[in-house]
Amino acid sequence: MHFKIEKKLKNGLGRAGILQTSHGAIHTPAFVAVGTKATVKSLNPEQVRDAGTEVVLGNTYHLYLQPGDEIVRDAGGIGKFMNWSGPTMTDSGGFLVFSLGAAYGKDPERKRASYGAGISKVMKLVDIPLLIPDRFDDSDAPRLAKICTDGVSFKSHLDGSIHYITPEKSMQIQHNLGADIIFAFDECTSPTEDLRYQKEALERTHNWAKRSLEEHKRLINSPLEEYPKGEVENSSTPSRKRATPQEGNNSSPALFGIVQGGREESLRKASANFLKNLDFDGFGIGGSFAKEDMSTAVKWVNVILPEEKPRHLLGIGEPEDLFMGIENGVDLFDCVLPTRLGRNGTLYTKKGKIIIMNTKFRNDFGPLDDGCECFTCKNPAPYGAEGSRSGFTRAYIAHLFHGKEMLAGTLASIHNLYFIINLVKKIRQSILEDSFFEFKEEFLKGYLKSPE
RNA sequence: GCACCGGUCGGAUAGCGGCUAUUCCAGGUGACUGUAAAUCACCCGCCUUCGGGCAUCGUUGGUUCGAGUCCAACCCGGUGCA
Repeated sequence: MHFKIEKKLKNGLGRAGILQTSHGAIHTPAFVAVGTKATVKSLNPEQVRDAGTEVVLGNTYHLYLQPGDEIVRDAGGIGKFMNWSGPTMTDSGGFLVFSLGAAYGKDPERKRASYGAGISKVMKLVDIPLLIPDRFDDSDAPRLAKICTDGVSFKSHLDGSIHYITPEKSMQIQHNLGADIIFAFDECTSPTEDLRYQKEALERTHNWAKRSLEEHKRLINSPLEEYPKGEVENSSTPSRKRATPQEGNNSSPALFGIVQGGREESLRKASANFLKNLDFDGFGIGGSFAKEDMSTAVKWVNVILPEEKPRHLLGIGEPEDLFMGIENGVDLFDCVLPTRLGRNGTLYTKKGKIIIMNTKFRNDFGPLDDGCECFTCKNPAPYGAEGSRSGFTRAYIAHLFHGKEMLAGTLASIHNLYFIINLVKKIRQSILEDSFFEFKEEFLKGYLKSPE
């Protein structure tokens, strides 16, 4: 992996660059499509590519459970397995510590558990002061992840089996999955945790970062490690090959360390200072934020992190967050929102998000977003009917959602993914053209007022 | 005409004398940020100061402390026999 900065923002930490991987270039800042289980939900690779995607992110824990990282390895790595020829990344599984641990059953809307407060990746600031003074005692709350010094034990949501993931294990799995960029195993904490806990967790994350790095180097230097017990190669499986990350090339994956530290300035800065001295190829910025905390946290960290290495803001992706992150020196973003919102019927437009199932769209024969160039909004007539490049209408998409048709989620995901990826591309272009701040102001002016 | 069965929210249902009439669908409004999510929450008779208040099980009477539930008559629908 090689990262080159092409242009820097004059008043800010932002930059445009190129991240070269053995599966192609990523033009940064870039939005990474999330494909947790080696698929960008509801889209085939061609649709993912046509939406402008350059890189796809899979999830270590999910793929480890199903179909198993060794199957992915034997398939030739995640890219080959899912028939995606471009660059790939895998998350370490650290986020699952959060979503299956502290946040388990505490979604304010989902109310899976009868107690607890709403915790999500991006929280409402108003909730936090309520939570921190007396952190609710939920030590006996049901959760699928339990954290120890050495690693995290997960209870599989698929079959209830228990799995113990350590930094070493995460690295082994990720090397088997064979993505171009992989992440150190970390603990994503909830902003509702108190300072004492954040400190503890950060120490763990730092310790795990070092161990991830060591194991990563060991795996690079000893790629011919024997199979684990019970996996002895025999004559019935003669063609079974040992992992080389992404068949057809011998390059090792790049490893990114992850900065944590919650909303605490001292911890965030300590984390960046600790990690910058380690031999990582790039950095992730993790954690669950209050929206208002995000820009300060990103700024604190990116001032410290080495300029020449790429930074990935994990799991963030609303338009206003993208502007904020890029302005403050973030090169990569990934987020489930474009596809999840799409599948759930919320669509991005230049004037804000719309809920396509609302009554008013049932007879709205305009495009999802005026002037949008995505397949959904501007698909050519399939049989070449002269002059008919009409695109799908809001009324039609609304109809598909009301009718629970599979195509609904696909067309909506294509549009949303295109919208976000294209937005980041336009932001990148604005950096190259010295018009970032003008573009940001113009876009947000239109976007943040409520849509018609 | 006689006999039997049935009438519960827009549709379909549960209800076998006792707390707030159940559930599913349809409809409405939201939520979603390194995906336990093609998911979830709330509303869906009327009023409301969002605490709740008032109605309501085809209609009208009756029995009962208490009726969607039991009884009678009537109205509607279905089936059978004339």
